[in-house]
Formats: sequence, structure tokens, C-alpha cells
Amino acid sequence: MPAKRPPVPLSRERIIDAALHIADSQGLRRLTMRRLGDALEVEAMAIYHHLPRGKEALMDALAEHVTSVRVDPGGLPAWPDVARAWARAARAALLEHPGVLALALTKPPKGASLIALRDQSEQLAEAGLPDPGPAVRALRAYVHGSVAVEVQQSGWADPDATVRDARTAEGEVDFEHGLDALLIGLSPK
Amino acid sequence: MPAKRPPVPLSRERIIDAALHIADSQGLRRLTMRRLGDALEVEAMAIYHHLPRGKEALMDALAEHVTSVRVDPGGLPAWPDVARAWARAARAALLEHPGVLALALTKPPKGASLIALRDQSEQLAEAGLPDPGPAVRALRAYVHGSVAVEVQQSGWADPDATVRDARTAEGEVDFEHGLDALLIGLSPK
DNA sequence: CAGTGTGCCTTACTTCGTAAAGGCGACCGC
DNA sequence: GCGGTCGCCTTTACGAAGTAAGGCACACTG
Repeated sequence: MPAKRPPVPLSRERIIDAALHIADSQGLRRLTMRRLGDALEVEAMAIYHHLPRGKEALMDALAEHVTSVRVDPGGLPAWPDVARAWARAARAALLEHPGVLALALTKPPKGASLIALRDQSEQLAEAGLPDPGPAVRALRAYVHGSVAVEVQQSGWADPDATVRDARTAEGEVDFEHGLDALLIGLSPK
Repeated sequence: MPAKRPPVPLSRERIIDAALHIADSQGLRRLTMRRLGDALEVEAMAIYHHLPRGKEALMDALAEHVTSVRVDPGGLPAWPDVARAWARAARAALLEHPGVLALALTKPPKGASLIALRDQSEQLAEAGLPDPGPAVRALRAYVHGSVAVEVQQSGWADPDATVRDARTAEGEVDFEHGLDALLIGLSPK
């Protein structure tokens, strides 16, 4: 019979970690409650005690996890440097978990993601950019789109997925080029 | 008993149309074979005669449908005008079916989508842009990301979806601003 | 040592995707 | 006209998924 008490107790963090691992290694389609339970050495229903709304809550949590990056502006940089730092951090976080990219691009930001967005806005304003709203949206759009294209190009979503890392050298170069272009264009006239 | 022969015969096009309608009005989650069959007044299994690989084929077809836009360059425009036309057309096509956006951003381009990409590349080259590859990727990234952000912002994915159109005036303005910025930055040095 | 509560399991129901096979109508050559 | 055959749709059935309801066991309290 299965162990009544699991080796190590369940927790929201452990659940989300395991879910990320499954989504990244086998795809979102294969992330099921039962498989997640197996990975955690627990019955599927146990998850519902830690994520009351079940799979919806899990999906939200995954999206939030790859979308709630924070950046600490070191000294007193110019706003384009702040913007660059945020863009790179956001890109890195998304590329780290290509399996949940569809969620990150699709679900409206909530909780920590919203806070991160607000922080970014404030930092840009403090760094000298007036009216940071449109800039934040443009940056988000560019970063999300870049990662989407990169992941597509890397062949990550292929059926026989030998590719396990969505990062490519070409993607990196393209990203920086486009980012430069965008930042130039975002400068107040 | 149900009609043996459906009122109007099934076809790949009718299936895809109905699927788009369901995905846009109720979300991808609710697009199931049985529901799709109901919408077409047919049993679910009938769909498999027109889409042999079942739901996977359906998803591929939906992604391709919103991703295979073509643009006819009227006269002999400069390459930024060609790029703008492609970007606007792609954005419009994606915004028309927000329900399948996740697929379009996630599935690697195939078939007609690849051909569209190749055409875009050729048109840009003919219009005077050397090395159009990176430009095409940057444009795709920007367009996809913009639409993703727009759809998120419009609240389309909300549980109680009263919003049925993902287009917003603000999105339009933001899009054109960022597009201008990107095109400036894409000019050969 | 009984009492209480939290954390996990068991069972069961609905819905999903789809394999397999059957049936019905239309069209063919004769 | 008539049996044959083929294309399109239905029927039936099975495994897997999400999750509601309730039960049981351990770790604390007092």
C-alpha cells in the first residue's frame, strides 16, 4: 500500500516546482493532476488542499511564476538602462520555462505580476522617463513576442522534442538588436 | 433519431470555421470534439474523416488560419511601407480570433504560414531591404507580443467574458508607435 | 487518554479524445 | 433494374482527465 504520509509534506511551492518541471519537460498537455501527484508521490486529490481552485489555480500560479520578475536598479541609471535590465530579466524568466509560455502570454497579469509591472513603471519614471505607461506596454509586447518567436524557432514545441533548451545564440542577438531599436523609438520626442 | 445525413455536408472549411467560432466565443478550453460536432449537427467522430489526426490537426489548422496572411505590395513601395503593411495585416488577423492566440504564438509555423513568411521576406528584399531575415523575425516578435498584450489588456480572457472584441483604440495607438520605433531601428546602419 | 483538526486517501461521477466497426445512401457497370 | 462497392456518418466502447464527497490516520491540545 502507498505511504499514508508522503516522505516530505506537500506545499504550494513544491507543487508549482513539480508542475513547472513537467510542463517544461513534457509539455503543458501532459501536465495533469494525476501525473503531478505521481511526481510528488501523492494522490492527485491531495493537491486540492493546497490549491483550492484546482487546475485553474495551478495554471494561474504557473503564469504568475514566470511573469513576476523583479529588478533592482543599482545606482542611478538612465531610463534606457533600466528598461534594458527589465527586458532581459523578463526574457530570461520566460525562456527558463518554455512549457508555460502559452499561459504567460495569455493569462491577464495578477498578483505579483501586477506588482512587478507597477515597479517597472515607477523605476522608469524615477529614471527620467515621463509617461512610462506606453513604454512598459511596448517593452512587454516586444519581450513576450521575442520569446514566443525564439521558442518557436528553437523547435521546442516539436513532437519529438530533443530540444530541451529554448535559448539560442541567434535569438539573443536578434533580441538585443530589436531592443535597441525599440528603445531608440521610445525616447520622448 | 438524429438525421443520418447532415443538412449540409461536412468539409474542412466548415469545421475550422465552427471551431474558430467556439474558441472565440467560449475559449479554447471549451472547444471539444463533441461540442464542435454539435455545432455542425454531426457526431464528433465524423470530424475525423476530414481531419485524420483529430484534435492535433484541428489545433494546427486553427493556428495556421490566423497566421497565414498574405499582403500584396501595390506599387513599388519602400521597404518600411511593406513591413508596415505586413505587420498591420498580421495583427488584424490575430485580433480577429483571440481565442486561438495561444496556439498561434506557440505552434511552430507550418504550411501556408511558412509560405507567408517566405513571401514577406522576399517582398522586403525586393523593396530594398538587405538581409531581411532578422527584420522579419523582429516584426513577427513585435506583432505577436503586441497582440498578446492587447488581448490581455482588453480583458478578453476574463472568466465572465463580457468583452467580445479584443480591439481597443489604445492598443491601436500603442501598436503604431512601437512599430514606428522598431522600423527606425531596423534600418541598415 | 479522549478530543480535535489537518493533511492525505478512496471512491465515484462526468466529460474528454478516439479506436473499431457498422450502416446507409449514391453511384457504377452490366 | 440490380447487386457491388465506396464514401461519409453513426454507434459503441475504453482509457484517461478533473474534481466533489467523505473517510481515516496521525499530531497536537488539554
